Amino acid sequence: MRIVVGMSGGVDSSVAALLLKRAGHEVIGVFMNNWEEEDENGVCTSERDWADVRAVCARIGIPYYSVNFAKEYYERVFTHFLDEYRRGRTPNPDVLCNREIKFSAFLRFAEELGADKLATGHFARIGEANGEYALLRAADENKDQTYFLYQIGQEALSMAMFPVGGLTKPEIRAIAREAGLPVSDKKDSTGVCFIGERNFKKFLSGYLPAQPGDMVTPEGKVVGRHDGLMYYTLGQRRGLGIGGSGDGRRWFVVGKDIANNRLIVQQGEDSPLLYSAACEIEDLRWLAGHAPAADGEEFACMARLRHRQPLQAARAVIHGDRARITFDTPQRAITPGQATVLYQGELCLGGGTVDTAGSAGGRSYRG
RNA sequence: UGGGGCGUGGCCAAGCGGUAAGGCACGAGACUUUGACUCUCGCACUCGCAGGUUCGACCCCUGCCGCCCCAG
Repeated sequence: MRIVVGMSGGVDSSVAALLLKRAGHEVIGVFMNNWEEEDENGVCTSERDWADVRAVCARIGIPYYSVNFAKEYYERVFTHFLDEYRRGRTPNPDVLCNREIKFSAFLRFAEELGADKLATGHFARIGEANGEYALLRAADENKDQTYFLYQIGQEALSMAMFPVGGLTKPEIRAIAREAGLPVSDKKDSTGVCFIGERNFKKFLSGYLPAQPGDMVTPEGKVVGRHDGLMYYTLGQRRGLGIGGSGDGRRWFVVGKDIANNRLIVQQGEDSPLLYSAACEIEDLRWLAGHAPAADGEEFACMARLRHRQPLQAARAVIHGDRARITFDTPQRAITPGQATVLYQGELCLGGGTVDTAGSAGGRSYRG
């Protein structure tokens, strides 16, 4: 089989390519450069990564290419990312990036190269359920990345391969080391995919105008000033700069009053306003291509509201293009704009974007 | 300008003769393909200022400065 491997310059995708090559496939390594900008220190990480991809491919003995989807990334991912921040929400660009770039634009590029499959170094597995392709959680529960992949759909699943999804991180590093790959001990990358680790406030300020305003308690008492609502997210503690006031406990963001440009803050990690046992999600996406249950029919599942969060027992009811998720245990800082991903056993069903936390039509943090 | 109290790092706050607790904030790491949370370190050669007593003072004495309260 001819297989295109999306290579980031990291250990996971490098080992993915290695394993496919060993299995006798015709492997082509392709590096994507989707963000042409240095970080605040003038460092261009992608140069370093591209160099690593070349070194790894040379070591494995496969051809390699570099493609640039910066335009697509900006138009299909980054624009939406900024729009969400303008709305006072907290988007997850990597979820969109997988759907729009890696498993869309990049997938088409692979097909143009005559690829039968597109492989990546994601921690996830592909299986089958009811005659359809299914996305399954990774063998390494600690590294599972299905949270970022829940929007990709059947077509992508039919073409995708995740060669390292059945391995643990230590196993992957061991394989890389034995094979003499130059990236065997390279640190895992973090930060927004393709953009990298940034001083978030500084980074955002370069794209969105800041509108300072008051920080107020739920009772309306002004306790400080904020630099712009988009710089804060629900449940956030650091960066408020109002320590020492009040009863001395830590302050957390518990809401955003968009209409009045006020950030609502409260003291204490146990603030009831930070917890909610339910949420409404929108923009539903199901990996099977169709909903897991009929409209209005409640079903049990497990869910997570953020990457690496332990799965939470929940019940879901779909109604049209939205769904209501109720958790057995109240969840901390359910944040509009973030993804809620549902599971049943090893199977990742899909999910949606949090619109509001709490009861429908009741208190929300949209403002 | 009679009486009483107070002044410790950005904020709050222990210490009350033996060589500056703690919390919040902040900074740096760790964790992490979002944003966060969390964790671990770090953070006053100095205690409003100036003198004095003492082997030794943030803690005792004197003066000054600045707040607060009660009286008038």
